[in-house]
Amino acid sequence: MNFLFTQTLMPAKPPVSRARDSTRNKLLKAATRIFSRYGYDGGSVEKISKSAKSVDRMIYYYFGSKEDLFIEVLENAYRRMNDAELKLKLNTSQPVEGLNEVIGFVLSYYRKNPEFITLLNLENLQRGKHIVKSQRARDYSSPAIATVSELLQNGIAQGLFRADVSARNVYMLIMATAYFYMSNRYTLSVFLGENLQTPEAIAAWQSFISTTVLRSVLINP
Amino acid sequence: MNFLFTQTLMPAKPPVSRARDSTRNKLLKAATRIFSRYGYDGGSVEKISKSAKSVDRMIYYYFGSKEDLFIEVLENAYRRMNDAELKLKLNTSQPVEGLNEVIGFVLSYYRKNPEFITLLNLENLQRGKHIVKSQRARDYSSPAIATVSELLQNGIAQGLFRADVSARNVYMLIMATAYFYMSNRYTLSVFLGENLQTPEAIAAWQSFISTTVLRSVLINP
DNA sequence: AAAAATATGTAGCAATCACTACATTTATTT
DNA sequence: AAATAAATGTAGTGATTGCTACATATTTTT
Repeated sequence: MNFLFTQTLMPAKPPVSRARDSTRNKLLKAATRIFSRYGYDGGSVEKISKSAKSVDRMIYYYFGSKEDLFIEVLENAYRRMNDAELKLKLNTSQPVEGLNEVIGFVLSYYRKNPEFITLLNLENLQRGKHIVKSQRARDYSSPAIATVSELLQNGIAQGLFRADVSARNVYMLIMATAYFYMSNRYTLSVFLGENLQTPEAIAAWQSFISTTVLRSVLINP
Repeated sequence: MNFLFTQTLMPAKPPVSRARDSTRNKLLKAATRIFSRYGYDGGSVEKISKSAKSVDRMIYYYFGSKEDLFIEVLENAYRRMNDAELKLKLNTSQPVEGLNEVIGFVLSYYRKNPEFITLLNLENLQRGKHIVKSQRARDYSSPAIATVSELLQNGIAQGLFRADVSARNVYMLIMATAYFYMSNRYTLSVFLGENLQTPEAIAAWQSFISTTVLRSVLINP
């Protein structure tokens, strides 16, 4: 085989461990899908392997056990959220606009990655059984809190924001309002008697979050 | 056996249909406990019947199927929350204190009834499969929203509150902040690197919610 | 007290579960 | 090209699942 040709022109012909990554990744994605749809016990190994167009055997080959696969699904979800927060680079010199961008980011992340919410709920159902043993999860520090902190400091420096507001609390407020809205979308819509998932309803909720957060930090709201 | 002794001194010997209610209720309570701890698929019929000190057979005798039992557990949880909200009678002429009492009520209800949160999460995991078919659930209208509405109106009449704040949004804000804090207590504590379930931490969060809600409604916070 | 209705107990069914022994194919190294 | 290693396929295992047939006990009505 021609070395140069292989390296420069051919995109395919997965060198070395590409096959491994491919099957493994297919299984991991399928497991994320199935667990977040059916729960841990409801998400059978067979459902996962079929959804990945593979066979049960491969789950044990690559992950060892169903529980180890679940743990990897969780860690993967944490890491992706952490990465997304890290990529959230915004102009912190405009604190009001910045806070609105953070709100938009969190709400849209939850909306585009509903499996993240479901997986967190599953782990909390199991009383944090896996996360307490995970060193890596402990290292994910919600980088967005640092961003909010910068925004608050700049807001204070500009004489706009109160000096006594905690960045952690503000970020938790944003997470809570966005998370609750998405996580409970089915039951909430029935209890309130209206569809909360229309683009208009979501926009209205985002606007309310924005107003609430700003009134909690602005000196003159 | 001595009739008089039995009737006057012994507390037990449930007469008539007390037995039915007793076994049925024992199973319903056990099912609530087990489902909220292990999820729907993880909560096996055997786990439930053993936890109720009964046998599998009785679940089918009283409820027909595992799914019908689960539905009854859900409806029961909705009804209890609704009843608790209905009992929330407070002096609406003091709107600031009133809002704080609503916040205290919601937070303490979630803290004392963690299975309510878990069951809602399970139903949302199943995409509201059961609640959409439940006529009774549709009738539970979150009576607390009416209470918040009264508080807001009185606050406006007293010149304290803004006139353009939605009671539904304020109540959702309270639910969201309380729900998120309790539902995600295991994962949050790890990510934030601190125990959020100490009485101090809970009190601090309640205080933050209070500040946030008041700043969102007060004209001069 | 007999009859009827209600409630409980026992044993087991077929289906599904997570998982594995073993063989075979495909890719990489020598 | 042979040897070695990595990856996949097949066919099962014993255990657990939701559920039921059938018998027995208890309570209520007649």
